[in-house]
Amino acid sequence: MGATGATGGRRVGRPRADQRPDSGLSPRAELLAAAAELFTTRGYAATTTRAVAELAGMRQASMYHYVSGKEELLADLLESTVTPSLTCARELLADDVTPAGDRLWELCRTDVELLCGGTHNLGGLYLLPEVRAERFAGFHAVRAELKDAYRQLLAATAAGGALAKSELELRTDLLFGLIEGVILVHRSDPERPVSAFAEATADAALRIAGI
Amino acid sequence: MGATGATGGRRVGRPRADQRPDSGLSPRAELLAAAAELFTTRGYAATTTRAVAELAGMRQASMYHYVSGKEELLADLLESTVTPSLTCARELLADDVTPAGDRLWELCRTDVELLCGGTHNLGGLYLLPEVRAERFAGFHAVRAELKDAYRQLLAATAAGGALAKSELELRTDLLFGLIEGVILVHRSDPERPVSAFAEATADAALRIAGI
DNA sequence: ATTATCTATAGATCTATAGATAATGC
DNA sequence: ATTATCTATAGATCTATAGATAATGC
Repeated sequence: MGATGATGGRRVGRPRADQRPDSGLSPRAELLAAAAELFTTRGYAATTTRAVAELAGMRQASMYHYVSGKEELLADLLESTVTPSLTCARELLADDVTPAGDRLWELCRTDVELLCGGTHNLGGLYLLPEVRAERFAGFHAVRAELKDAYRQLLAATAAGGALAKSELELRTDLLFGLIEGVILVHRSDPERPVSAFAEATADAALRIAGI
Repeated sequence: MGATGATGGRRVGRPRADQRPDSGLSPRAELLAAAAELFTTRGYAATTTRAVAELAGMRQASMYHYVSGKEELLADLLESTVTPSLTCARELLADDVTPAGDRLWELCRTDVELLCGGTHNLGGLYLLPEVRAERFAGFHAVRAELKDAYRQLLAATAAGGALAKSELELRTDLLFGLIEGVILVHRSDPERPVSAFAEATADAALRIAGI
């Protein structure tokens, strides 16, 4: 227990005006969850600090006790969305027994699962126009590393090894584009079962790769 | 000349406060161009009516002489972006001499050219979260028709004809996802020459289709 | 005493309307 | 007279801070 407030015991500080059953999350996590829902559905700029705070169960001003504003929430969410994919990519790059094609397939499948899984369409955050801002350089760096892992795995396959450098770049872009494109597919039909879709996308990715 | 004000002749009405060389566009077209640039770079919600109007060369209030507000501008832009693709799709569906695979390839290529061509990344409008609103049902209808054209062309190929209905839907989604995904690829590298990229994407699309 | 929350609000927007003005057209 | 624009602004936000309050902890 402690900082997370996991147990229902009375907490220090003035009680919230809007009493609700304990979510089990820390206030910051409640804010992040609320921001995730609102940013993905309504967009970042259209979401007010009031909307985030009240969905999280507190008043607008109380939010500032935990975060400096909306930007910080988006930055946090973005990084937390790519990080698991990158972890997976690093493990697959380190694996030197499984054939490269199989590892690439697995990276694609996992990435699609992560982009489309979860309660909210977190992958949808990638699509927000605000994300291009300098402020989110951290996210872009992590994402670039992920894309490079795709490139390396592709280059390690027989088909990829035969490509000229510029051809390899183009294939990588198409491959990465297909994977990120699933965010759009998922958005237009969120009910589709994710596992089968992730496998089908990984199959398609290898066909693009020329394997 | 006339409504477009194409010639530089003096026009009726109070002169604009900010004098500029004649753009050759009608005021409404100037507003649409300004909105396209701002919506695609900063996002819809983050763009103010003032920003649109001043980029178009007029004062904020003058905009209301031509449009009812931002929504109308976005609705117009969205429809004008899909319409050319749909025109192309209809022509290809009507063509009963060219093999279906070739027509599908051509649809993919043209669509990518249209999504990535043009001055601003107009395809980027598809990514705006606001676009899902009921207000833009017209756009969604046109886009659904376009997707259906992909499905029909795919079904008409030898590979597509062999697929069960649910398999065909899945392939169509992946195909359409790849094409719309190029918006993301284009956004992350807008300098890439479009023609070669469009052909490479069309090749990749046929590989996904299983042709 | 410490803490988490609250209420209240100043200052900065942003939208959309009202009414004035500076051109051309007749 | 008609038109396209302008200036001015009311009303509605929205953000971020200041200061009050209601809990627990010691």
